[in-house]
Amino acid sequence: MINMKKGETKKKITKATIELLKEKGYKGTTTREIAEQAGVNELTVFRHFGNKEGIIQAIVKTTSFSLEIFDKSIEWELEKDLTNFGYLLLKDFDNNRDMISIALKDPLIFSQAHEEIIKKINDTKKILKEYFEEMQKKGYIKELDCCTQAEIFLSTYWGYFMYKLNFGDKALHADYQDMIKNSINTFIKGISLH
Amino acid sequence: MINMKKGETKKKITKATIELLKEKGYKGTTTREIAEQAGVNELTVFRHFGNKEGIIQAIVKTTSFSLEIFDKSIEWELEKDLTNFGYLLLKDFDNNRDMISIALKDPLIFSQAHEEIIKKINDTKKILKEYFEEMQKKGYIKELDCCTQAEIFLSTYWGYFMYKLNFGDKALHADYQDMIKNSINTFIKGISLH
DNA sequence: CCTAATGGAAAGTAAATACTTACATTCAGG
DNA sequence: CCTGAATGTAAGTATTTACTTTCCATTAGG
Repeated sequence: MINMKKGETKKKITKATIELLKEKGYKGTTTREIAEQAGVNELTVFRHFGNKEGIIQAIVKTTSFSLEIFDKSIEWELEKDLTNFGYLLLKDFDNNRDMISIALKDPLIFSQAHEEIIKKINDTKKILKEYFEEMQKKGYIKELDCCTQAEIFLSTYWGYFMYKLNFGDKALHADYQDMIKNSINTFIKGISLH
Repeated sequence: MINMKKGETKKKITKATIELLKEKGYKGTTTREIAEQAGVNELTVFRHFGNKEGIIQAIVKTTSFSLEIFDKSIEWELEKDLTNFGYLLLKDFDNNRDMISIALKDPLIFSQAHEEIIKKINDTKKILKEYFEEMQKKGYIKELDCCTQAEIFLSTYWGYFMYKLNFGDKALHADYQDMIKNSINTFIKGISLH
């Protein structure tokens, strides 16, 4: 465990920190625990990051809240598009699951990440809303409140994700494929014209 | 602030504690802050509850996770029933919003409450699933996976609630009435036979 | 083989924090 | 007016925890 490759120690520490933050939050996680979990001396933690706050700043910095590209794969077919969107959405939530879990536990300490999550939600909502509006213009779906409809769609996926995030498999049993298939199926029939 | 009515001080302390727990979590909340927020001497806190853990035990004890009664108001009309169910669900989430927020922040410390939430979700899911099954037998709705459908319904409401809980009005703009009306509307058309 | 970079061991410091003790104060009710 | 229950003031203790300091060990690479 000595003289390891550059950056490896740092990565071990941030990884250990993330796991502990998810479990116990910022105040509940001690630097000693972090060092233990990382298999590293506590001093090494301070050598790399200066102080406890330095670790979280490093974590936040390397976290990208990238939005998966939905716009470019639109085919203007309700089922295909929404299924695709559902997949991208869940994948996206899942890519950011650590940061989401941490930021929701400590919104004051991770205020920046907290804000970014909100921004991301709104961006996603806008995309979906505009998609619905366009589909309405094209005459593929009913007259309805596109904004609210977008929020309902997002809520369903956010709810599913949050259930899984907080309760694992103890609350919901449907896997994400079942969930997407069934929800899209119901949703489409609810909003499309025939 | 001296010689106040019986139980009033205790209530002030638990109330202050709840507010702080929602913001900062268990470890992030100090007994001094609790006393300050309650407008009470720190010693008074210990006199009433023995120790910090005593406060949270008192809080958990007085928290009831009562399930609103849905069964008894069933009319076997999809729109009426689901609308009613949606209202009860959101009301129920809202009644327990403090405990939900706290338990999700500190699942280890509030493990009992955490378990109760999971149990409650499963109870609610079962009720909804059985309702769908019965409606299927009666020939009012399509052949579909009732369990998954129940989970989707719950996810939508849980997601809406979690958005509001964590982000206030910064994420979603639909009020709960719009949300219920629109989601039920879409949902019904998705699952009912015509 | 030497050196610089990296990490470890052990001991310690200063602040925060949960909790205690001893004593004074207020005020409602008899 | 007196008593007792409830609260306040002040000072202190023991533990935890973030962070430091000093010295030592290992090894990759020139």
